[in-house]
Amino acid sequence: MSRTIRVLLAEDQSMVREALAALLGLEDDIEVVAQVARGDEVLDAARAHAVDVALLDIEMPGATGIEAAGQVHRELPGVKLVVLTTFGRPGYLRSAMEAGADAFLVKDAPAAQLAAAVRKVLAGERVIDPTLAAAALAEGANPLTDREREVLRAAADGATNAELAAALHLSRGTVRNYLSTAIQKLAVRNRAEAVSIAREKGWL
Amino acid sequence: MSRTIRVLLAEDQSMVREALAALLGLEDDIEVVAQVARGDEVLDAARAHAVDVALLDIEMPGATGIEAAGQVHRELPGVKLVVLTTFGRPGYLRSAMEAGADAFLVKDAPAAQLAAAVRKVLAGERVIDPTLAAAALAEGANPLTDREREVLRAAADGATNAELAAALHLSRGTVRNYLSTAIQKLAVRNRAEAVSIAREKGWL
DNA sequence: GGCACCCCGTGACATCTGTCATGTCCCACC
DNA sequence: GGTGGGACATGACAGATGTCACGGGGTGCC
Repeated sequence: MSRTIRVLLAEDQSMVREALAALLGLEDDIEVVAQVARGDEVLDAARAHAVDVALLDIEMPGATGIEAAGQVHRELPGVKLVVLTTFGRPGYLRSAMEAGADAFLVKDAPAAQLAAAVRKVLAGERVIDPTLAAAALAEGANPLTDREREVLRAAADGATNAELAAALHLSRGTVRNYLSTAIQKLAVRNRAEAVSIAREKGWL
Repeated sequence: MSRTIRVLLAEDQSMVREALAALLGLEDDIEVVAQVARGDEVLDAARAHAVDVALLDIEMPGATGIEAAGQVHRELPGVKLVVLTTFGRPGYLRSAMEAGADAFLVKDAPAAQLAAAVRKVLAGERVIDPTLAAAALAEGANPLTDREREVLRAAADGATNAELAAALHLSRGTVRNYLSTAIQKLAVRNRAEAVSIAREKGWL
C-alpha cells in the first residue's frame, strides 16, 4: 500500500471548495493538503505542498484554471492536473487539454467520479467525458483570431464601437470589421448573438 | 437532546450537491434525507420525507430555487427555507425573502455557515449576509415592469427587434419602446448594456 | 518569390436601434 | 368620475451597426 495522494484544491467559492474537500476527505487514500481560491496562487501552493494532483476549477479570479494548469504543467511537470468546471463547453475542454490537463470533469457528473479521476490520472490515465469529447471534435477548433476574440470579449457587456476603439487603441472602422468577421464566422446576425454563441462554446 | 434535523438538498450539479451532502453529513445533528436536482421536484420531496429544512440553490432546471421556496412556503409552512446561490445579486435576495425564505447564503461564504444557518433557521432566526442586505436596500426594488423584463430577457441572447416582436406577439415599435424605457431606467446606452446590468443585479 | 493569413485602416452604403411625440385601451385607486 | 399608470401602437428622425470593396504591412511556409 502506497502513501496517501496529496491533492491541491483550487476553487473560488469557499462553500463549494470546502464541501469538495470534505468529500475527498472521506477517501482513505486521498488527502487535501492545500486549498486556494485564486488561479494565480495555484503554482506556489502546488510547489510548497509537494502535491501529486491539482484539482482546478476554471472560473476563478486572478487566473483561470486553464491558465493555472499551463503554468503547473510547465514548471512542475510531475503534477497531474484535473480540470473541473461548471460548464461543459467544448472549447474549454480543448484548451484545457492543450494546457496539459490529464482529466476534464464537469460538476454535473456524479461525485464519485472525482476521487476516481484523481486515482486514474495518478495511474497515468486520461479522464474525459466521452460525450463532451465527441462534441469538441464535432464542432472543430475556435475559428476566431486573437484580435476577434479580444474585441468580442470587450463588446460582451454592451460597449459601443467608439468605446471599444478607445479601449483597444484601434479605429472605429477596424472594430467594426473585426466584429463583422466574427459575426460571419459564427453565422449569426449581430454582435450580441455572437457573444452569446462564443460564450456558450467556450470560445470567448 | 432533540432528534436530528432532517434536511432536503436541492442543487442541480451532482458533484456540488453530493459534496454539500458530505459536508453536512459530518455534523452529528444533521441528516440529509433527500436530494433533488430540479426545482420542480422540491415540493414533493419535501412532503414525502417530512423535512425540517430545505436547502435550495437558485439556478436549477424545472423551477428556480426561489419559485420552489414559494411553493414550499405556501404548502408546507412548517418547513424552514435556506436559499443558497452562486451570485450575491441583491435582486435575488429580495425575491427570495418575498418568497418566504428564512436564510440567504452565497456560496462564497465559509462552509461552516451552512450548518450554522440550518440550526439558526430552525431556532426561528433569519440569516442574511449584512453586506448583501445593505446592498439590496441601497439599490431599491426592480424598476422594470413585467413586460420590460420579459422583452429584455428575450433580447438577452441577441435577437433582433423583428424576432422579438414575432416571439412576443408585439409590434416592432412596441418592442423598441420597451427596450428604450428599460435602457433609460437602467441609465445605460443600449440593450446589451441593459441586459448586462439587469443580470448583474438579479433583475432579469 | 509567391501565397496564405493575420493585423490594421478607410470610405460608402443599407439597415438596425434608440428617442421622441402622440395616441388608444384598460385597470386600479381615491 | 377623474387621475395615474401600464400595455400597445404608429411615424419621424439621428445615430449606431453591419457589409462590402479596397488598401497597406507583417509573418511564415513551400
